[in-house]
Amino acid sequence: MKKNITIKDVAKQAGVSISTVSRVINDSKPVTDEVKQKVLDVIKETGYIPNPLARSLVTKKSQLIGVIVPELSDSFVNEILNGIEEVAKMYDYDILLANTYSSKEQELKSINLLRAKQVEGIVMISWLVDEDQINYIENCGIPATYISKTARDYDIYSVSTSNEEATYDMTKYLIDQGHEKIAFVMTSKDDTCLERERFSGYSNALKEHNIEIDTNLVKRGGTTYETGYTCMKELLDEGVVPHAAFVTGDEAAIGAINAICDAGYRVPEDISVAGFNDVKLAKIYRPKLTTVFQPLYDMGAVAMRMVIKMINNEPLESKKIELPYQIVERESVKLRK
Amino acid sequence: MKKNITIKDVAKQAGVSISTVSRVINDSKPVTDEVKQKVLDVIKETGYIPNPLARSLVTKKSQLIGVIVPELSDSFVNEILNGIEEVAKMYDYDILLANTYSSKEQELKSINLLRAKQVEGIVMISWLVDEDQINYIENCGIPATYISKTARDYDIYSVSTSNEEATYDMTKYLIDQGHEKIAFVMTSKDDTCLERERFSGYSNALKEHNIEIDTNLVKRGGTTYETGYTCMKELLDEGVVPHAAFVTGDEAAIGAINAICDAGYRVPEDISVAGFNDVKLAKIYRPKLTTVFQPLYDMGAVAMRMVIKMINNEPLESKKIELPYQIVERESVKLRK
DNA sequence: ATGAAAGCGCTAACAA
DNA sequence: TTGTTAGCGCTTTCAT
Repeated sequence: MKKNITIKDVAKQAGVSISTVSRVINDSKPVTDEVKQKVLDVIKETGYIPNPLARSLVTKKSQLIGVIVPELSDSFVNEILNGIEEVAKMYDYDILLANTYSSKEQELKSINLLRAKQVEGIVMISWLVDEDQINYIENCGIPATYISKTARDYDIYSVSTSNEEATYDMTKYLIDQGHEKIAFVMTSKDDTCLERERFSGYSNALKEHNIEIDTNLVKRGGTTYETGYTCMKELLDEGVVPHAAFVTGDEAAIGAINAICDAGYRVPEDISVAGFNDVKLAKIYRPKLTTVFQPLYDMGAVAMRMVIKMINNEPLESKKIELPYQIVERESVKLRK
Repeated sequence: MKKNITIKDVAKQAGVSISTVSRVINDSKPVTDEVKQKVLDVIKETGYIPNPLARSLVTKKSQLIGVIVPELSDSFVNEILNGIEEVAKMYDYDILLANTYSSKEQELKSINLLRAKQVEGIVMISWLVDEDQINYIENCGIPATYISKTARDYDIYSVSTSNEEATYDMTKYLIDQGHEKIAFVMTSKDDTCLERERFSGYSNALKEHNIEIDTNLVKRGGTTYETGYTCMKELLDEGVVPHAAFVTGDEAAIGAINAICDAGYRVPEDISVAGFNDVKLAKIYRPKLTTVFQPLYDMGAVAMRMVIKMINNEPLESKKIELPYQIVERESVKLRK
C-alpha cells in the first residue's frame, strides 16, 4: 500500500511552491511554460492525483450529485438512471446513489445524507413527492429537479412528458382500432396530478367519440407486474370483458396480459392491451407490447442537465420541461371489426 | 441559502471548545453528561451536520464504497446492486456508482475516479475482468471484491455460485425430462473460466448418460435478448432442431424462445428451454421460465460485506465465496416422451 | 510569474 | 474531563 503523493511532494520534486503546482493543475493563473512543463512531468511521473476532498473543503464544490431513486430494480427507473449517469459523466460529476425503497422516512433520511455529503445538486426520482419532502429539499438550498407523478402539482423544477395528450392519443388510437369498451388501469391508487391528467386524457377521447364513460372499466393499481395482474383479474372476475385495456405502465400491462390469458382469453385476438413507457420489456414480451414511448433516457439526461445549469447559475427557460412521447404500435392491440 | 453551521458555531454557542463538541459527536472520549447534553441541545437547535469532507480529510475515511457496473439496465446487475446497496446502508457506507458500459477504457477511468474520490473499498461487477484491471486495482491497495465470469481465474476476492454443478444439475434435469438433443447456448464468446466450468458441467452430465456431445448443438453468444435470439435462429437455420435448449442467461433464453416461436415451433411443446439466473423477468414471461436460481441479491450483499470486513481488517475465511443455486421448475421445460 | 501564509471544518495528540 | 494546537491537502489572497 503506497503512501499517497500530495501536492507538497510534487512541489518539492519539481522545485517549486505548492501554489504553483496548484496553478498548473487548475490552470488558474499564468505560469511560465517552462515551469508548467516541469510540474506536469513530475505529476505524470509520480502519478499524483489531487485529493478532491481537500479541494472540495476549500472550494465548497464536491462534484457530487445526489440521485434519489425509489427502487433499483425497476426498468423505468433504470432507464432514467442511464440518462442521468451519462450526462453527469459528461460534466465530470459523480453520482451518489440513494435508494429509498419508496419509504418516505427513508427519503427524508436520504436527503439528509446527501446534504451531509455536500452534494451540489439533487435529482429526485420518486413515485410520489409530497410537500414535506419538497420543502425539506428546497430549504437546504440545494438545486434539485424532480421526476415524479406529483411533480406537476408543485412549483418545482421537473421533467415529464405530456401525459394528458399521450393518454388521449392512445385512447383515440384504441377507439380508431374499433374498440369501445376500453378498460383503463391506472398505476397509482393515489390521487396524483399525473393520474388526473391521464384520466382526463382518457375520458376526453371517449367523450369526443361519444362513448360513455363506464366507471366499472376503470381500476387503480400500481406500477408492478403483480398489480397489473390483480387489477385485470378483478375486472374479469367482476364479469367485465372489455374490448381493450389501456394499462398505464408496461410491467403492469404485461401483468394484465397474463391475467387475461389465465382467464382463458387471448391477447390481442379477444382483448387488446396497451401499455405506457416503452420499457425494454415491451419489445421482448410476446405479444410485443403496443405502448406509448416515453423518452426515459432523455428525461434523466434533461433532469441532470437542469441541475447542472442551476449549479452554475445559468438561466433555465422554464421550471417544467415536457418531452415528446410517441405511440408505438406493436402486437398487443388489434383491429376489431 | 443559509450559511452552513460549523463545529465552531456549535462550540461557541454551547460555551465549550470545539474538541469537546467533536468528542460528543463521535463520543470518542469521556465528556460530562451535563456538558454533553448542552452540546447535544445546541446541535439539535442549530441543525448542525458535521462536514464529512473535513472529517474524511483528517481520518482518511470517506465512508464511500465504489461500485463499478458494466451496465445499468441489466436485470442481473440490478439485483446484485440491490444487495450491495442494502448492506452498504447497514454499515453507513455510501455508494459511488460508476457505469462502464463494458468498455475497458471506461473501466480503467472509473477505477481512477473512485480512487481519486477516496473510496475505501470497491465492488466490481464486470462481465470480464482481466489482469490489467485487477493489477490496477490491487496496486492502489483499496480492498476490492469481484463479481465476474472470469473472477475465478485469478487470485482475488470474489463471490459466485457453483456454476459447474448448477449447469450439470440443469442438464441432468433436462435429460431426466426425456431430452437428449440438448442445445447449449453460452453467454459469452470469450473463453472465460465460467464458460469452461459451465461447459464442463454440461458435457459431464451428457457423458454420464451416454449421450454424445454434438458440437453443432453448442453456440456462443452474449447475455442479451438479442444474442439469445440470434444464436437460436442460427441453430434452427442450420437445420438443427434440438429437443431442448439450455441458455445460460434468462434474457438470452427468452430471446431463444422468441426465435423458436418465430420459426414456427412451440415452447415447451416442441422445444424446451431452460435459462440461468432467475431474474425477475423469468417469472413474468410466458411460458414462465424454468431456470437456475442464482442468489443475485445475496451475491451483492456478500460481496459488500466482504469489502467492509477487509476495510476493517477483519479476517475472511476465504477469498472465494460460492453461494448455493437452485433449479426452479416452471413452464418452459416439458417432459418428452 | 511565483511564493508565503491563511484557512476550509474537522480530529487527535498533547497539555492542563 | 476539558482546552489548545497542529495538521489533513488543497485553494486563494496578498506580497514580492
